[in-house]
Amino acid sequence: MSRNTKDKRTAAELPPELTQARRFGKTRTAQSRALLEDYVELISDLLATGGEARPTDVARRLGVSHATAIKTITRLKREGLATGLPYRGVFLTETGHALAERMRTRHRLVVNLLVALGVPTEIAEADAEGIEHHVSDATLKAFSQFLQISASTRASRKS
Amino acid sequence: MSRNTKDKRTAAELPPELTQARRFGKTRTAQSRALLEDYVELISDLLATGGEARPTDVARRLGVSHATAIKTITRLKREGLATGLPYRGVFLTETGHALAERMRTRHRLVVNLLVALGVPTEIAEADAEGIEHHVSDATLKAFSQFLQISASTRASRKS
DNA sequence: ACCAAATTGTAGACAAGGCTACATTACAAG
DNA sequence: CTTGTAATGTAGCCTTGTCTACAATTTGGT
Ligand SMILES: [Mn+2]
Ligand SMILES: [Mn+2]
Ligand SMILES: [Mn+2]
Ligand SMILES: [Mn+2]
Repeated sequence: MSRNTKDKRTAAELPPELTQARRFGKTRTAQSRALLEDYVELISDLLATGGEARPTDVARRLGVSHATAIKTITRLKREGLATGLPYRGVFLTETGHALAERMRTRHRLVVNLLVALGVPTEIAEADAEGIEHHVSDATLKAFSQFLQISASTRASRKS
Repeated sequence: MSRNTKDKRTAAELPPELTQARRFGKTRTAQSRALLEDYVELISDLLATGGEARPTDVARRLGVSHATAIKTITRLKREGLATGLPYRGVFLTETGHALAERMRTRHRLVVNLLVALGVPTEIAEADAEGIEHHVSDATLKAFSQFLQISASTRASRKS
């Protein structure tokens, strides 16, 4: 029990199969969070624009049945991301709101990057809806730096 | 029945909620294909390097139990992507092989793009494992063009 | 105040993807 | 050729995410 109590070794020295397994595991986790993230972002959107988020609207925007939406919203509540009383619409908790903000930023950054690389807006928007859930903070930062640089390059070329 | 038999109208003129619903739907589809894509790519890998793809190896590389791997492999067979007899390892059909090649290309391109944007390799590799399944052909092309351009830019700067 | 329509909720089914525990088969060492 | 071990397969359970069908509630128009 003396060595490796925590095992903080990073990829390089580990068996390659373990590294790969870890990557796949991360992807599975991201997968399972993705749906919640989309719901929260969407609810936040509805709340911001219309002042309320009704399950029906959520369902229509997501393209699922209202029963499905309600069930997932129940899960949101169970996981402490949303609140709301029966027949009274959905609201976000502090955590939910924070997550929504994070997702909104991600979403926009991913779309902007794709567009900057020449992807048509509509396609960028569609791809981003999936990609956003798999972009780590490090990658997100890289995106944002690239966007800044390419913006300033464009600016300086104008002179 | 005269109008809109096929409804080929593209996003612009459609109700925005429908557009959004369509995007989410695409993402859901991609999600459900993602696992098969990873399996097929991995099997192809094992086949290429070791000559055989045993369920146990697949399981270990993916970080799931062998029972899970076997079940998913059954699904691969059911969907015409893989073959193989009991106790005899897994092989890929023509379609399976083609999909594996497509995924390998995607995977590499996504990793290369991320690295080109300054993401550390290990993180790029991890993120790509999720992103690759949500990158449309149009976006993929944009990635590859960006990589070409940035490569040639680097080359010409050397002169 | 009433009623019809919209919204919300509930029930029950199904497939996918994960797990553990147990059963079977193959293989290699002796 | 026996036998122990590794690999493979099977069974049964759980959760998530989807649906349809039906029930209950709320709400807006008269
Ligand atoms: Mn999304
Ligand atoms: Mn989004
Ligand atoms: Mn992958
Ligand atoms: Mn991959």
